[in-house]
Amino acid sequence: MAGTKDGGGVGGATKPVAQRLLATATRLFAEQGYDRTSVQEIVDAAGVTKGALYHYFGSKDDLLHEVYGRVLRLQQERLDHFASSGAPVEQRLRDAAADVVVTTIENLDDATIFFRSMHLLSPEKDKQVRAERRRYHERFRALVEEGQRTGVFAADIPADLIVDYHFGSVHHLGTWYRADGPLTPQQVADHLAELLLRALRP
Amino acid sequence: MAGTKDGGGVGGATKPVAQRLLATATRLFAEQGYDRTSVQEIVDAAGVTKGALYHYFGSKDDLLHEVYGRVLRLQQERLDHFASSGAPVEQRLRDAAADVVVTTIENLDDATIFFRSMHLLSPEKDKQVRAERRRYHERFRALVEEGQRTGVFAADIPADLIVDYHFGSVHHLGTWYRADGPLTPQQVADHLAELLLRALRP
Amino acid sequence: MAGTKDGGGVGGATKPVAQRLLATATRLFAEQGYDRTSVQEIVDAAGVTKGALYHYFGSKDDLLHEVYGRVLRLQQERLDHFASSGAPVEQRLRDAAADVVVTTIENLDDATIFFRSMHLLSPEKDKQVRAERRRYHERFRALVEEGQRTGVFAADIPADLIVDYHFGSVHHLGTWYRADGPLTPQQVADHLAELLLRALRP
Amino acid sequence: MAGTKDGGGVGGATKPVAQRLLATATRLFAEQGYDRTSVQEIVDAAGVTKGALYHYFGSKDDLLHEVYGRVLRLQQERLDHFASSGAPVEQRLRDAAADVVVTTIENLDDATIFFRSMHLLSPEKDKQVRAERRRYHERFRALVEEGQRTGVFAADIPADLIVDYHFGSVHHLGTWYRADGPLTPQQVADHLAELLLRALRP
DNA sequence: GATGAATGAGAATTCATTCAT
DNA sequence: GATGAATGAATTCTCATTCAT
Repeated sequence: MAGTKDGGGVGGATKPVAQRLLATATRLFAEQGYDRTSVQEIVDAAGVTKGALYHYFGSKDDLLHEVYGRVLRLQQERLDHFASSGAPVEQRLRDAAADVVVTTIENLDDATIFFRSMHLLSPEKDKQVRAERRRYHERFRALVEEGQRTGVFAADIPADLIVDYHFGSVHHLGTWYRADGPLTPQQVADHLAELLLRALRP
Repeated sequence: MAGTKDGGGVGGATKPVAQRLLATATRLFAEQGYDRTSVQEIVDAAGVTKGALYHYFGSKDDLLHEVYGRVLRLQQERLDHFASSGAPVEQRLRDAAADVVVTTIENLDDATIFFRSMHLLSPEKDKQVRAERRRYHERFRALVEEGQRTGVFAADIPADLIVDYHFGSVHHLGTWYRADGPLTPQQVADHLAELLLRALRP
Repeated sequence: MAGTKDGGGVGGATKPVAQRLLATATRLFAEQGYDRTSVQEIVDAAGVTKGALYHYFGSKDDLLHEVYGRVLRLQQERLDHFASSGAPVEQRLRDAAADVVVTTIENLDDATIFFRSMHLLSPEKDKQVRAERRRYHERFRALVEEGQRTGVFAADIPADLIVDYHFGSVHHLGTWYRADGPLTPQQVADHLAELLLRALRP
Repeated sequence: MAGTKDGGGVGGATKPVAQRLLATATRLFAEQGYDRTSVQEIVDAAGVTKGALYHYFGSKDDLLHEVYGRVLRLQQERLDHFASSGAPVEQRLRDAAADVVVTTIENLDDATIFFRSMHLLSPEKDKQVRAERRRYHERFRALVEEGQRTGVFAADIPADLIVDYHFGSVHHLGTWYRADGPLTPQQVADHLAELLLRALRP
């Protein structure tokens, strides 16, 4: 009764109302924080009524969960794509590392919410999100380990730590990146990937 | 009338009540998030009444601000210390970079709150905190720039970005570091400082 | 978001709940004073919950503002009516002066609140109410001035003062008038209008 | 235990602290209203601590009661003085009517509180204040009745009503009189007394 | 599908007063 | 005399959610 009802899976043919609600909620959550954003604000900003929101989403928490789902699906897809190209491991890691930066900047609201509000999910949903994040982390770590095993990367630092090292910088983007700043998303991505690769030079 | 009243400046001889309240609030904010922690919970856990809390702190927001003040004062002091030692710049940067990691882990509650809740400060206090963070950032950046100018560090990546790169990993510690994990704070610090220094090798 | 939401404009087809709340609040404000009347008391007496009150009124202050709006609209309408009749100016002034007395007595709760609680309105609403009162005052003064210009009234006392003189006695009604006293509202009105007219005899 | 302890009778040799507290409270009550003025504000503005206030006054209500006592004593004294002069009754009424206007303007804070806050007194003190007001009213009415009996004043309007008529205008002074306006207190007083006397012409 | 009035539990904050020192 | 820390009850207001229409 309180679970996601429809909410609009990424590629679904759902009513634009659900998508508008989710987009509005995402913006407001990023701007004000989840707890500071009332359901009334969301529906007012989306131009619908509360009944409509509760028609599409089982609860406010569901909206947050949708944001997580969207981010996780997107990043996992992209990581899978880059990690399974036939390129040398340095290239695959560089591509994946840079891509997550670009994608994060391009969805900075999602990312801001992602890193700031995970502790606000209901325990059940939190568990689910953690599991998906772990899967993502492990795929990324596998790339690092492959390079370490094959001698392409320095092997004296735990691969887990290296993954968190890079994701720290991704996590942090929402804190400092501004679209009107001096660097394009791609430039930031190239720099950060370069720093990662240099840090891994044997 | 509504500002911080006393709250316990660092070295004061203030009553234990204010300190107990702040310690309790810090723990609860880190565990549950600021907005999810009620004033009632704080005073119950601290064993006092709401009146006592409001005797010492002008508002719930003040408690949060105190946490920020404590973190900022501590980190700035430590950075100033390491940055002004007479050692070569590589050493100074390594020391400062490792120290902030250790200090962050040792005050992980503070740090968790710091990175997660800055957007919840009142605009006025947010402004003040941002100003202090900027000062910290600039001092750290000066170290990087010094090394770049003197040819000790690679100069093809903006110093600002490098600072954010490192602080991303610090920021991220609260997300993954566990006291019962395989690495001591010092080991994490050494690894992260090593990664930074390697990334900066010319 | 915090302004008056509906509250029951004069001639609307609004739900009885809002009207019941306003009537209850008016009574309690007159009996106990605005600050001494809690929102809880109002909703208990009206048989609804706080949520309902805040559904219709943005704040407790809004309720007070509604009382002011109601009084001002009523008195302005009546003054406009009497002042623009074709009668001689003595008659018009006498009619208007007597009518405001009768109307005030018939809405003595409103009037009590009006004169006692204006300083409790929020600055913004206070400003608005003052503007409307000034308009009312000026219309009344115009009657006095017309009589003074045409020699019907004594002209050696400022018209403004005369208006305040009469409204002082209206203002004061709440302090002494009792429905079970010896005089009917109309008798009081006739006496007070007579006193005013006598005072104005040239 | 909660009664007035000392508070400073008018001409006493009490500590200046009590007088400063009362003066400060009077100003704040007039500016903000009794209920909106906190004990903390009063002591802050008076430069003392709460302990001091509760040393001199049994309660916040006592402060209000003191204001009433001061006003009532003063006005009763002055009325007694003017009413018992040997002058003709028209002169005695005119003098008394003008004097209460001047005295009220000169103590406008007291008067503002007087008329606005009587309903906030504790029942016991309210009763006492009402008794003193009645005494005052009756003395004033006696003047009017004397004139009516002796044919100096019109007798077709109840004397009680005439007293309330005049006191309405006094009551109202706090609403409109401004020290920087065009009329001096004495001018206002002369005008209002003149209006009263004219209204009473047979 | 959609509305919006109404709920009820809980939020932060205020404040007159007391009392150990 | 005077302090100011502490109390505890009350205050205004918020909000996710439900449900009759």
